[in-house]
Amino acid sequence: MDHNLSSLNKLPEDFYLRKDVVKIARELLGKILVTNFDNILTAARIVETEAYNGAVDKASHAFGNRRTNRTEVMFGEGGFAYVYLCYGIHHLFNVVTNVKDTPHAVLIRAVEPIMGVEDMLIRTGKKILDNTLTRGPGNVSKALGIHTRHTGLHLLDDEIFIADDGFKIKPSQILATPRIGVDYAGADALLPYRFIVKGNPYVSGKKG
DNA sequence: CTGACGATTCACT
DNA sequence: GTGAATCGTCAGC
Repeated sequence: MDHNLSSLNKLPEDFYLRKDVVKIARELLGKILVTNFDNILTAARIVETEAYNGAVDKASHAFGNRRTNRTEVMFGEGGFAYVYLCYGIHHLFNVVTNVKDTPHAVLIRAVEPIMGVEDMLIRTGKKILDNTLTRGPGNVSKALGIHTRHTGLHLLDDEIFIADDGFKIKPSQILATPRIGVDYAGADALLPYRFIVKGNPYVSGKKG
């Protein structure tokens, strides 16, 4: 498969402005997440996502329309990056969706490296490519060089964007499961808002 | 200003 | 399976 830059078509703004965040999370499987910081280009195919359904979702940082400096970007228009620090160590990358004042987001939990593997190895301090390089949301950000300072970047700019190279995941290869690490969310923790590519070795946690 | 804690990961046992 | 790492964020004083 051809992986040069010219084959990468950014997802249009319309993609992010739609109202169904669960559907968007499913559709992001198979798309390519690209980062281009300091002339280092890395790209990877998305294989695991989670939808966070804003004000009515107890697992969301924006539950009850809670606005803080951190969550403010989620209250803006879809198509921006929401990056936040977890456990003091891990930078988690999310895509903001829906229109202004509806704080939806999709967490990217796992990707499969396509371009810039050497740079990902340097960033993560790993010696060889294996499934752990970009498995789990903390590792995704580490390998792609994403930091909390990148929160608020627009996904149609050239530093972080998501592209479609025409690759299609068959519906039969997609599995919906409950989300990871949100037990505190009560009944909302059981919602099938996590999407994975069946059998992909980069998928984190339970494979279904 | 202070203290508690988290959409996790890794190195252990 | 368990615990430590580690710091920005937020509520409360």
